[in-house]
Amino acid sequence: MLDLKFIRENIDVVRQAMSNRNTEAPLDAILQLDGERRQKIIELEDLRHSRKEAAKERKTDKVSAEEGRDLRTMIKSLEDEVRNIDLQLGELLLQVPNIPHSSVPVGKDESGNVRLRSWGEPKPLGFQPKPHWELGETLGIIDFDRGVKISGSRFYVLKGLGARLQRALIAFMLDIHTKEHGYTEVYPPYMVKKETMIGSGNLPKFADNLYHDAEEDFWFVPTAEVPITNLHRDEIIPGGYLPINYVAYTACFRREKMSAGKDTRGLKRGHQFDKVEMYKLTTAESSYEELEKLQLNAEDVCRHLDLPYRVVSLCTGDIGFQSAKTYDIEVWAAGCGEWLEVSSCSNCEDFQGRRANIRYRPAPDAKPQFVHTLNGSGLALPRVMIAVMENYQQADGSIRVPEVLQDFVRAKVIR
RNA sequence: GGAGGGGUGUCCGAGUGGCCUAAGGAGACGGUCUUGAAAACCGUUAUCGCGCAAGCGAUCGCAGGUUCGAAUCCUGUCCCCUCCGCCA
Repeated sequence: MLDLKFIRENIDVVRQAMSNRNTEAPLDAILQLDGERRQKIIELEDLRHSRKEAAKERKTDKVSAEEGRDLRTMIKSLEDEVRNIDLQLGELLLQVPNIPHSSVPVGKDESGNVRLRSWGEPKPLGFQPKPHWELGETLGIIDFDRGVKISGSRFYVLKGLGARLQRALIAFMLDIHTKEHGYTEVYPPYMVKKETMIGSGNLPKFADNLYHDAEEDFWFVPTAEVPITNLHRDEIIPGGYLPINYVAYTACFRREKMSAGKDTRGLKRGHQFDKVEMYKLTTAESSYEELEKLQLNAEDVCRHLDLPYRVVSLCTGDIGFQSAKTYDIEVWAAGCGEWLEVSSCSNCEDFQGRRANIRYRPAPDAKPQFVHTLNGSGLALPRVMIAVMENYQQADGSIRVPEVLQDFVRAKVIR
């Protein structure tokens, strides 16, 4: 959420940002409601002041109860109006995306994204590589049919060394981020209250993509970013505690309504998938420095797994709603011949912090400021599974286990 | 699931309709005293909105309601605690 005051005072900047994002936002309606709101608040406070005075004088009988009652009626109707405006304003404000950072390339869609660097080379395997769904079924480590039997399309079952390989990847990622990159491991709930989804900005706008238990009003997290953002909701973090670095492994649940019929084959896009997520709360001054670190932390996982990848800076038309700047990591998957997005590292600046009301005190007596928040996958499991299986496959259909995982998997080859 | 108790400021804690402008204590910070420290004493110690400011207003878990007036009464809701039951 943007600062209403910022919109009011920098309307041209905001308009330009929306145009760069190739999107529209109800800015005129916001400005108008904002004006009305401030007018009414002044009136309202005036009336409340009168009520206070009247209540005091009531004891000495200088004011009749009827006068008080009139005041009350007026205050109530004004309060209703202001509440009504607040509600509308809040809803409109939620439709305004973050302002892209000045370093973000301007472009209207993904074709405007800019490749920054790449690491490793897609190596020819010397035989016709198979896609992971073939490898997985032949090796008996992925069971698509039974996944569909028990849960329907976009579900699968990992078995034997397939399940173990995923668990090894999770453990490996958590270890590297906690031991080498300085993150604190968090195990959050996978189901959260409505307020939590609102705090992270997923509700009300993105309800379409979420699973919901209507009876208990629990919402299933689409990413660990949701519970972690809310960890410090409504808190003021004392000076000196930032940056805070969290890493969490969770399952993620997404309805994928927007991608109906797309990527239905294999592990690429399921309703339930695992992810290791990194998250940072920082000061305003250091968030871009931290974004670079976060990005390198994600890349480090790919390097350890020896997966060729490229880094893309998303353009203004392609960055997410809450993000001011985003880097994607795409790894090469030899079997399906695709670059797969395995990580997305974003700086949301104070957009989420304002929404979730997370502040910090820059100095002991200073005014609280909104924290800057950053999130990045480190990494998304199914797509790493795809890349590992397809890039490490051998001519006979077996799969070598990446060196860093061999101890955990307790095998050098899956056959 | 049943029965009961409770949410007050950084923390503890008083407060059952009007000087609550929220007592008192702790901690923290500043000052006095001291060679220095401790003790003692004095002071400061929330957040938000509107405003250049003075100031005005809001907030006692949250949301409604009653009243001339609500931390205080009523309703709903969230959370916490105790006991019983059930349970991986």
